Formats: sequence, structure tokens, C-alpha cells
Amino acid sequence: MNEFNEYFKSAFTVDNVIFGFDEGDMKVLLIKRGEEPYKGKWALPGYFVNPAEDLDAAAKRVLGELTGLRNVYLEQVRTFGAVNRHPAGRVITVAYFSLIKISDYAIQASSIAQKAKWHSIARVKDLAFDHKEILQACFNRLKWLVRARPVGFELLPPKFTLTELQHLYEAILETELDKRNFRKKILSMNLLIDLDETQEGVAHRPARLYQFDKEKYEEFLAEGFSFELKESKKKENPLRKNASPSFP
Amino acid sequence: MNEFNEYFKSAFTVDNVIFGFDEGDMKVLLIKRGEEPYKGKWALPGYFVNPAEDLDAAAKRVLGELTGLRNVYLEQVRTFGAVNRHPAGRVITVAYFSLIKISDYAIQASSIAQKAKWHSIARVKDLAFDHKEILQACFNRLKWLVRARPVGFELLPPKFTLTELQHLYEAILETELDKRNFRKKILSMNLLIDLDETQEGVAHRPARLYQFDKEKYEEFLAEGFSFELKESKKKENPLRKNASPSFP
DNA sequence: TCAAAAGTGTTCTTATTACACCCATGG
DNA sequence: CCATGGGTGTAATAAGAACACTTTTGA
Repeated sequence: MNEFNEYFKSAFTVDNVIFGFDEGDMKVLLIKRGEEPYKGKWALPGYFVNPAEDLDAAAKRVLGELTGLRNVYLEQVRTFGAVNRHPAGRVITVAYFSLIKISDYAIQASSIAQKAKWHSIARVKDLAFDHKEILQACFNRLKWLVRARPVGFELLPPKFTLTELQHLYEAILETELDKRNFRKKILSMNLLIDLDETQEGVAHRPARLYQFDKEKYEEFLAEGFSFELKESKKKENPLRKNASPSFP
Repeated sequence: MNEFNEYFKSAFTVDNVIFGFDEGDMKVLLIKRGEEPYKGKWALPGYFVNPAEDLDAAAKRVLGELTGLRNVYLEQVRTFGAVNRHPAGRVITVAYFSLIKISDYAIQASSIAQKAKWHSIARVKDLAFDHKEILQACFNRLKWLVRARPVGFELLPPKFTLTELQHLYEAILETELDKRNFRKKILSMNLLIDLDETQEGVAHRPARLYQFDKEKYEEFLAEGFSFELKESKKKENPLRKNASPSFP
């Protein structure tokens, strides 16, 4: 089959966009590159796929090697293949994304990663390669996902308050939601278990704590599901950019 | 940069899933391969990406070369990269899809395509490589798309009846819809222009003809949009497989 | 005059929106 | 006693679902 030889001179990588939520805003996990090209620059954790390795497996392995994150569920988003996106030759990259609870995982930089650190999405400046564009595409995907699946499950700690959950939705959708309508909707889904516990040590009325009902959540995933909630008109949010996240 | 040399030994292809609608069911454009591997087998129109060619451009070029289709809008769906999916070596493929009016285009097989022909999706058996899986993934994407965008525009001839439009939706969603509710919904969108013409030569009351209002359609795309309509309970459809198309 | 598909409205139910005040706690 | 965020209900509106008969044509 050597009539194809000229085509077998390219490479592909995987890049992972890992989202977390903390201190009221969305974070993304970045590494500081310790290897050329773009040595010293912040980048998405990604690397070459081995010759005999499936894409999904490669994404998992690379993520683990660079950041110490293991057992993370990764979903393919899109492939980026501009001709000159990599200085070493023709390299296309398959982007993966995931949502995790920041507190559940210890970040441990290694391999070509000098550092690995959570960054506020809003404050991410330029990144190595075309990683800024990849990050943006994955964030759009997340906006779509939050309307199609109860995403808090993946992002919040085991116990959380309804206000925390609402803040998460607001951070992802870049909008503000009406408190009462949000609670009515989310509680009517019966995905939350009221723990009959409350916050302690807060300088205001302590909030009830909830956890996700994993079984009901699985049911939902199985039968399809849609989360829709219009932003409230009461408080207009200057951060808001797009009324409806388009996919992809 | 020759520390990466071992990685630059793979190739990538693009595969196109072109959907059309005719005689009441969904079709996909396939080629009969005139080249090994899988010579003589039906396959999606796809081929290797050139070393200095963007992915999107490659998809367009390859589609044109194999089937004669030019000026088709293609959208990336997903990348397939199982290790042994191609016998010639490590080859991952980026899948693209499109919707076209069958009557608007002349199919002209050439290059490695012995033939190019529309096939009813329901009757597609096995295909070369992992193309059956790719087709299925793209059809799922189409199911999602039809709820997010008024898709008839791309698939129907310039003049069509409301019943034809309804049949299109039913074919994509693999369900049946209530006639009155469908008409109410689709007309309330104000995307259709009533041409004040009727069918001729049909052995029943002739239907009114409509065309899409291209300007309003662009507005809709710009501001986001959602088409939802539950299947009617009156007539249960045995073909129906999944209540809610999941994406991707 | 029959077969075949076109065309048309109403009622019921459910989901969404808008909106304002009192409550519990720590400092 | 004050500042802070927690918690709650209702009325008005809009959207969706169910459902059956009459009309127009060609054969």
C-alpha cells in the first residue's frame, strides 16, 4: 500500500479542556509548557497520540501524565486542523472536554508540564498554538450542555446549597436567573436530595444543603432531558454576550 | 524538531455524509470504491487530506472530486480514530455532514469512485471501513439539528407543500406528528411564504405550495431558535427508536 | 360517487414568567 | 440591631397536546 506513503507524514494530538467551578466562576485547567514549541507558555494539557492508541485512550493518558488527573470522563468536541497550527509539521488536534469537581482531584504537573493550574476562564489571555480558539469552542459546548443535562452534578462538591447551584448555572450561561423560578424548576426535577442539614458559621441565615440523586440522574440521562430557563428581566447582566448558545 | 519524528507517520482523511430527502425518505450519498482497500464496496465519499490543506477545504475538495458536488456547505461532526480502522496504517478520519436538495445537484462519479448513488438510509447495510458507524453518528446529529434549526430549507425543492415538509420532519425524527399542530407551529414561525399556487394533476384536493423565506430564516439563525414538537399519541410508530436524539 | 389527501379550531393542560417580603444568623 | 444572603407563593400568560370533520380533485 505504498501509493499512500506521501500521506503518512502527519501527526495528531489530543487537547483536553477541563472545566471546574470555584469561588463563583468557571475555571479551566492549564499547563505551563516545559518543552518547545511554546516553551514557558500556558496551554491546554495535550500531546501526541501514540501510533497504536485510540483517540479516547490517548486523551485520558495525556491528561493523566501532564496533570495527574485520572479517571476523568472525557468527551470529544471537535478537531482543529489549520495547516500551520503546529510549527513542527502537519498536526491536527482532537479536542476533548470534561467537567470535574476541583476539590476532588489533586493536580500534579509532570512530563512536559512545568506547572498545572486552574485559571479563571474570563482571565485567560493568549495560549499556545490555537488553544484559545479550542477553549472557546469547548466553552460554547458547555453552554449547550448545561441546557441539555443537569451539569451541577459534575462540578459541585457533594453537598451544596441551591444558591451555589444557581451561581454555577449563571457562570456557565453568563446570565442571571430568577431565584424563585430557578428553585421551582430544579426542585421539580426531583434530582436533588434534601440533606436536612444547613451551613454553619455563615453570617446570615444558613442555607439548606442538598446532594444530587445519582440514580434519578442516570434515569434522566437515559431518557433524554432538557433544561431551559430564561434569564430574568429584572436584573440585566452586562457580561452577557449571546442569548442562546449555539452548538457547536 | 526531530524528537517528534516517530509521531509523523500517520495520515488523516475526511469523510462526507451528505443527506438528501426524496420519495418520503432520507437518503445518503455513497460511492462504490474503485480502489483498494475495500474495492467494490459502498462507502462514504472520503479521501486523504493533502499535507498543506485545511480540513474543511479538504472535505469540500474530496466531495467534489468523488461525486461532482460543488459549493456544498459542510459541517464537521466528529473524528473517528480507532487504531485499526484503516488497513494501510494509522489513519483517523474527520466526518463532515451536509443537507442538500437532491434535485439541485447532478451526481457525477469520478476519481476513486466507480459509482456515486443515493441510498435510502434505512436500507444501508455494511459499508467500507467504519463508515456505518460514522453514518449513524451523523444521522443522530441530524436528529438534533432538526430541533434546533428549520432544516427543510436545505432539503426540499423550492416549492413544497406542508405535508411534504411534515413528512420530512417525520423521516428525520422517525416519528409521526399531528397534522394540525405541525401546521400551527410551522406557520407561526413566519418562515414560509404562501405562493398562492396549488399542486396540479393530483388525484385529490391539490395542496397549496410554499417556499422558505430566506431572509427570515437568516434572522432565525442569527438569534437562535428551537423547534420542538412531541409526536402525536394517536398513531404509534413502530419505526421509532429513540424518543430524544442525543447530541453528539 | 368514491378514494385520497388537504385543510381547518377549540378546549384542556402544563410550563413559564414576573414579582416582594419576611427569616435566621454572626458580627 | 444591622447587614447578609436564605427562603417562599401566586397570578397572568404562553405553549403544547388532543382531537374529527368538511373540502377538493381525478379517476
